[in-house]
This record gives sequence, C-alpha cells and structure tokens, in this order.
Amino acid sequence: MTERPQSPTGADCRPYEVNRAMYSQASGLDGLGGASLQFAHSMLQDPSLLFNKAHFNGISPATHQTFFPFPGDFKTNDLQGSDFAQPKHWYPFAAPEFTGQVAGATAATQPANISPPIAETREQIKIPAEVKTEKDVDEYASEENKQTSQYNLTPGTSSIPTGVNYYTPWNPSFWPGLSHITAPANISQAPPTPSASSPSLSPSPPGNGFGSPGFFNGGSAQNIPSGQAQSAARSSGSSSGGCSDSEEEENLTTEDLEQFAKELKHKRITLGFTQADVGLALGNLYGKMFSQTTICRFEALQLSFKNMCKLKPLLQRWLNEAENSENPQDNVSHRLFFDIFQMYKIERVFVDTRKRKRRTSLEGTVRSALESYFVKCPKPNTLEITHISDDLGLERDVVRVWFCNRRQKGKRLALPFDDECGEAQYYEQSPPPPPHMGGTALPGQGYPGPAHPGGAPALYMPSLHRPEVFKNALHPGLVGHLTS
DNA sequence: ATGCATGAGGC
DNA sequence: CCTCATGCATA
Repeated sequence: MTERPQSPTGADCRPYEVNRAMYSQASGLDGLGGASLQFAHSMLQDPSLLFNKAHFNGISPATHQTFFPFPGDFKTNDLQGSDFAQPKHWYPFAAPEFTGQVAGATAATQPANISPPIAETREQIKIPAEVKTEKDVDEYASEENKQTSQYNLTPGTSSIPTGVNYYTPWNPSFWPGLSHITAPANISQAPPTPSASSPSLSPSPPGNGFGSPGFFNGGSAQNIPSGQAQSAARSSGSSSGGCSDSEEEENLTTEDLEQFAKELKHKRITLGFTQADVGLALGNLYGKMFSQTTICRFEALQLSFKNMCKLKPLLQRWLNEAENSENPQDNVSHRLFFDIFQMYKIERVFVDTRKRKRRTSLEGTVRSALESYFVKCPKPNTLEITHISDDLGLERDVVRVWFCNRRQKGKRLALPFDDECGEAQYYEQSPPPPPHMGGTALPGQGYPGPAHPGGAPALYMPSLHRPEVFKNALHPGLVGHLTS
C-alpha cells in the first residue's frame, strides 16, 4: 500500500505526451516563434543543446521573446502583438530546486511588472488528458501528505491544477533576467534597476557588480562536442588511474584532486558562484551539465577517484574561464541561460514527477538497524534482503537500494593510499570479517594517490553510534528486534 | 550536504 | 543483481 512498486507504464507516458502536445500547439500558434520554439523545445529535451555556444550566440534578444509564448500560451489567446507587451504567463510552474539550490536565489524583490502569472496560468493550464493516471498519483500523494507539502507535484493529484500550484513560491528571482533581456521592444521593459541587475539573481557575487563572470564567456569557450566529455568516463574504465581521454590526460593524484577541489571551492565562492552555477556552466562549456550534487561531491571529494579525474579537467577549465572573463555581458548570457534552463527544468519536473519513486524516508531506528545489518553483511543476498526488509517492514527494493548506496558510500570514503597500485583495497571498517555471509572485500573505487596532507578523511566512521543497535545487529539470525 | 533513486553497463 | 555515475528531494 504504501509502496509504489513501480509506476504503471501506460500512465507514465501521459505527462510526456501532454507536454509535447502543449508545445506543438504553441508553435503552431503564431508564426511568431516557430523556429525559436523549436529551438527551445529541443533544448528542453536535450539540455545539452543549450550549451553550445553556437546556439547561444544565435539567440538575440528579439528571438528570445519568442520563447514566452510557449508553454503558457498553448491556450490560445494572447500573442497578438500587443499582448505581448505584457508579461506572459508562459511559465506555469515554478521550478523548485532552482530556487533553492541553484543560484542561491534569494527571493527578493519582485519586479513589479512581472506579476506572478501563476494564478492566471493556473486556469489556463488544463491538462487535457486530465491525467487520469491519478490513481497512482494519488497514492503517492496520500501517503506523502504527512510532511510533503511541497511534494505534491503530481500533475493531476488533486485534480486540479494539474500540478501547478504545488510549487509554492513563485520565485521572482528566476525572472529578473527576463525583464532585461527579453524585451527589446515589447515589454515595457521593466527598468530593471540597473543595479537591479538582479538583486536576486543569484550568482551575482556579493560584492561584485556583475555577477557572472565566465558563465558564458563569449568567445573563449570552445565547445566540446558534447558527447565526448562523458562518453569517456565510463568506458575508459579499467585501470586505476585511468582518467584518460579527453584532452587532459593528466595523471592525477589524490593530492592533486584534493588541492584542486579546495581551490575550486574557494574560487568559486569568491567569484560568487554556487555549486549549481558551476554545474550549469559546465554544460555550457562541455555540453554536459552537472547538478549541484555532483559539484558538491566533487568539492568534498566524495566521488570515486576515477570520477574525480574525469571531472577535474572540466572544472579546471571552467575555473579558468570564470576567472578571466569578467565582462558584464556574461551577465546577460547568464541570465538568458538561466531562463532557458528554467524551461528545461520545468519540463523535467513535469515529466519526472510521475516517474520517480518518491523518496523514502527511513526513520532513524530503521537506519540504524540497516547499518547494523550492513556491518554484519555488507552485501546481503536476495534472501537476506528479503529477510531484512521483512524484519524492518520495508520494501525489498528499498532495502536493496539502501545497501547499494551504503556500499557505494563506503567506497567513496575509502581513502587515499599512496601508491598507484591502484585500487585501494581496504574496505572501510569491516572489523571482523563476517565469515559467513557474502564476502566482504569489495574492490573499491577508492583513491590511489599519495595520502593527503592535511586532513583527509581517511577513515570511515562506522556510523554505529548506538550500542543497542549493535547488539541487535549481532543476532546471527539477522533478525533482531531492532525497533523494540 | 546528503539520503534515496534511477539507469547504463557488466556479469 | 551489482557497480557506478548522477541527480532529485530533503533535512
């Protein structure tokens, strides 16, 4: 009941279709932005497109506006030249994380001229199909209601608003850029206070007038054929230090990485960028963007060595770019980018909304219990998993995933050893090698390289803080009464 | 900053 | 089913 084993396939597709429909319709509407719409649309589907300079440069402010008429207008009306002068409500949903994470956007003042279209939008947006997949959706929601106020992102959940209002806050900070860029002619141009360059537009560095150097540096960035950057990562595999490919074939050591990570973080902050900014910027430079999470992990050295090696050159380059270009113009680009990215996000939200399983939140007790089990057996087999899930009253899959993640985490923390023998073979704690259950020695994706100078987290902390739990965990039968 | 999830490759 | 790289959603 509580679980959503899997999403019903048929239903899943709906959202997609709906969206597509919306877009196409929009493009048909006016002749106004057919091309642009397509452009936008493509990007929405493949964000990487956004990051090619070529594309970007091609967008002129004028063109830009053509974006507006897209999602929101699928309704019909507007778009007549004059209407255009007003803030369009093409933006039905607010992208949540963007607000919170990306640019550290602090919702600030809201350009008066852009009144949050939300309300209107709401009405306009009627999801045609009425998303009947609600059944499922509801289930999701139902259980979630507890604390997931903002989680009701499901289109159709409550029948209404097609999932429009869930994302609470309409965050003005997304749009400040719009007022500037967009309106060459139409929008009465919110005289964005010049300085207002975006009070809220986050990436703006605190003390820096313009905030986004290097975000889109106009010329310097060479664009790398998007696939490359990433393709390499995975396939390269094998040998330890193998962070080959791409252009930078450096043989990085843990130290290098550590140092770079530090440098990156420092400079990044100095320049006024958020982790999310960097992730997006990478997209611009390489056609492959990364999330705040990844950047964060990189800085915290929480990625596998190999992964770090792969990303380092990219970040290095971004850093260079960012340090150099400091022209105001970048600001514009930046904002523009943000806007576009927004759309991308929007669609994603819309779409993903139905697909991704809700995030299970395990209680502390349960976590401890799992931890205990993990100590005993980091790699339980199917049967054991079943057993555990049973015992803890969890979905099997949740348990499985938990172990997967736990193992992964363990490996990440593996520390730097010196010597490139490559793989650090120690596997975190595992004190007494559990004789029975699965093997315990896992290969590991730890770091090779020389140990770090200052403080590296070499050790992994057993995360078991409670003796009691421990006790329970010790039950050979795997079934201890943890919760009681 | 991190927990849980997803998906592509591998066996 | 696992490992890995990643990311959404959260605390």
